[in-house]
Amino acid sequence: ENIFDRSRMAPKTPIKNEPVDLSKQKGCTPERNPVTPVKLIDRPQSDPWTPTANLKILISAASPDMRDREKKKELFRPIENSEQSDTPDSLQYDMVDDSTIDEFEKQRPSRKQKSLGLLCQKFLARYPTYPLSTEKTTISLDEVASILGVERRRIYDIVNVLESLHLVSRVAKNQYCWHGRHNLSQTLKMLQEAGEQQYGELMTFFQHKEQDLEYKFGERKKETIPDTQDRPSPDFSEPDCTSASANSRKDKSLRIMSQKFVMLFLVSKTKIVTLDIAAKILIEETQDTVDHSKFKTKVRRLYDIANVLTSLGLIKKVHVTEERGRKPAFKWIGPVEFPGKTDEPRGHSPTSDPLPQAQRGACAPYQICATGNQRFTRHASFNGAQPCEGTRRKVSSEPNSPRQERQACIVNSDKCCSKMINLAAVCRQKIEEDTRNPSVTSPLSLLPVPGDSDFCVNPLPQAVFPVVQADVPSLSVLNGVSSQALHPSTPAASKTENGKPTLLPNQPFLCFPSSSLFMLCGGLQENNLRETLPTTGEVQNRSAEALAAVPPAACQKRSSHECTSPSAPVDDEEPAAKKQTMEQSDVPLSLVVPKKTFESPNAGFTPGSGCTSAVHLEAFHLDLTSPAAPEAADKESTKPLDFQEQEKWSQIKDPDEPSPGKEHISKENANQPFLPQYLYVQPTAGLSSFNFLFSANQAPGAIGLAASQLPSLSIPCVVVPSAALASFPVVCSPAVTSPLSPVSDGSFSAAASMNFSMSGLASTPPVFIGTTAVVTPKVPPTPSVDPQQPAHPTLHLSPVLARSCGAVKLDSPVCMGHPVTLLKLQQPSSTPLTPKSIRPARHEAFFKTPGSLEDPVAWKKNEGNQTRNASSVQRRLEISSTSPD
DNA sequence: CGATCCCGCCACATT
DNA sequence: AATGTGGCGGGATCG
Repeated sequence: ENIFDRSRMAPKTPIKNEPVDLSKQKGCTPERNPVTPVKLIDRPQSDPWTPTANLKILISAASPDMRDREKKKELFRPIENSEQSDTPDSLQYDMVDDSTIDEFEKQRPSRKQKSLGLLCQKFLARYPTYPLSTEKTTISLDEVASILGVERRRIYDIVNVLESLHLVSRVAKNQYCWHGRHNLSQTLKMLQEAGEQQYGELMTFFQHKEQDLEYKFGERKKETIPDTQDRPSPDFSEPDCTSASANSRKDKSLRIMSQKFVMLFLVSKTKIVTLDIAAKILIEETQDTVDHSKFKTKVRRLYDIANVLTSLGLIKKVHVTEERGRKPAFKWIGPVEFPGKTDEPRGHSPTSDPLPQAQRGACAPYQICATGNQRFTRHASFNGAQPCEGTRRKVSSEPNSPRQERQACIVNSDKCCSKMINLAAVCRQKIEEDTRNPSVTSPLSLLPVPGDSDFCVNPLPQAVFPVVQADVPSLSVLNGVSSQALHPSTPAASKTENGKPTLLPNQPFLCFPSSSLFMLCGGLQENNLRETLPTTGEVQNRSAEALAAVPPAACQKRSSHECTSPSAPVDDEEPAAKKQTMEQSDVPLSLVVPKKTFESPNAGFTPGSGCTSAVHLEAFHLDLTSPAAPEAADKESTKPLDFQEQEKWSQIKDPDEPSPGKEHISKENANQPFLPQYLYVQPTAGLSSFNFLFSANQAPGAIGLAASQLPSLSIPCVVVPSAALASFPVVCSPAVTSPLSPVSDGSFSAAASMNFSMSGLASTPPVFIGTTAVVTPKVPPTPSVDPQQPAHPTLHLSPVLARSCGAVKLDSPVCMGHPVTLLKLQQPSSTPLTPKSIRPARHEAFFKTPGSLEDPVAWKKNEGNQTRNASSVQRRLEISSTSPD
């Protein structure tokens, strides 16, 4: 060991340490009296007493590390000093002796030398990376602390992180067992799996990887998610987890945070996670207001964790440049592939799922991570067998201590709610930020159209999402069929007469409060649609299904029993959603992947487990409903959904409101020629972030934006992402010149312009949800749509869509209704919505980068520079602008 | 000046 | 009550 230590130690810079001591003396004791702090003394002394004390002493003498120790107050002791003198590094000593303060100070160890990362390296150096199975290495915290010359507190920081990765396990008070990295791979694998469930979607969003998105979306999620944070704590309400009672400190524990942090990396395609995003995601509790202080604290903790992980060689610090500037981030440099390879990108079949069902059900899948298990060896913890057990302390003591319970609870809660919460929180934050800081542009935030302002985002807190309206065509796409005017009036949608959809001239965007749900009906003409798209009832249906986005709330509901979320109430109200959700629950962000959407609906549902992973899917589900299908409604009705939004609906709907039935329209309905007209926006709940809008058929008159002149704005589908989703942009209809006056309800403001920039994440290309099945086309260049342009001749389709579609070939039947299609527009033109931009700016504005909320002007300026910061998005924009739209 | 993050108070848990 | 843990955030340093 000595050797070992030495080697490790050697690297350190001993010199500085010494000085430190001196300095301290100086500062502390003018007189130099060796004041021996009580505590301090103890330790040092203790060392000697320990069996290995002598050894340690020797080592210390030899190695610089010891010096470090000395730094501590403890060090002051004369003895140590003597030791130091012994050490080769004497140079400084001399200096010290001389007593030049200055020198001392200079020498005084810099902060870096005392860094947690360095300390961790020293710590790790003491133990074999891959200990022989036979040998059991126990770690005494006190001993290590004294040896390394740090307070025990610091050791806890290190050990907690190591424990989260199962490199060590707590055996008893003050005693840990060193396992080394033998199990690291498995642990990481587990974390990856858990991470996929918990954060897959999120990360996807954040990272903007399109592929990822699809990929991830494709995965099914098992459960629904509860929701959200809206209500702050209700989440714990679940009986199962009596969490409420207990989650106390542990929830926040560094251990759990560490696991989650690692999960983010493992789930991330880029393997790069920025601190701020990680912090936001990890701040589960917070919902709406992620207060700054909390965020700061979280970041601090992440630094602590990151330092340890860095020492382990698992991550390294990097910087990512985003629109807003350079942000600190960490890149995973550890193993990525794990033998067992659990993660499948796409369809995770339930069976494949690593976690045993049992666990899920009971404790939830995430437990692992969650938590408390760390004390056990990783195996144990991960195995379903004992999912919840073991809290650390408990090990020795009773199994049922409250703590354990807590953890379990926590875990569940995590599963259930965390995702949603996180997303929501993140989104909200972003939004808030954006809103607050004009300068900052948040991708998500939308700008309200002048007229619309009401509806629009104004309220920061709520995330408002801009909605893009699709042109009629787009609608058609979605709907696939012409719609009859089922519900003619969808507030938002404007409809045109059957004949032609008129574009709304100005419609800009629609902004919805994140929380609300909306349905829009657009009147699309069948003709148009059909023309445009091949219509197939089936297609539609499919699409509808696919689309069926289940609002988070809905999801929650299902699982609600488990995870009760505030949003829960939703069930009642909307049958449709529910139903769909039920059916399609699987579909994750449905948008993306068609594949499974339908199939395994249930998977998520298991009541018990419901909460777990479902989140993503549900969150994103979109429902299509066609007004026409009452039947469906009925069915749906059986399952009432309550939406908070209902209210909104009512408001919104009023004009024409599609009856719920319409909304509900399910696939079946889809068959009908009509398209659902509604938009579903879901908001709130945990996910608050995602909102979807679909337009279904709309009766021409129904929605008409009468007020606005926008004739037909149908909104095909709109997806509104919540913050999380921010990345997805939505579709847009052609630009409308005139801003719409708010639509009747106001729920929509019907802004004319369609674009909106959803891109939450800058990089991510906007997604379109289109009718097409999965289309992820990248349309190259579509010129962005001009929001402002007066009517686009293109009326029906928003340019974007059209193009995109075209590119994609939306035409194909697939496009029509099918499953949800998300189109990611890469270059799309989604325009950012800043209000201003909308108006004036034409091309320029087009897509704003997320950050671009700033005022348009700034934006423009940027354009010039685009290259500079230019997030990809911006660039795209430019390109698009050039394009002939 | 923002990014880092050391340091140690002090609340809570365990013994 | 003593001791072990570890959340937390002030504020020092670094870059």
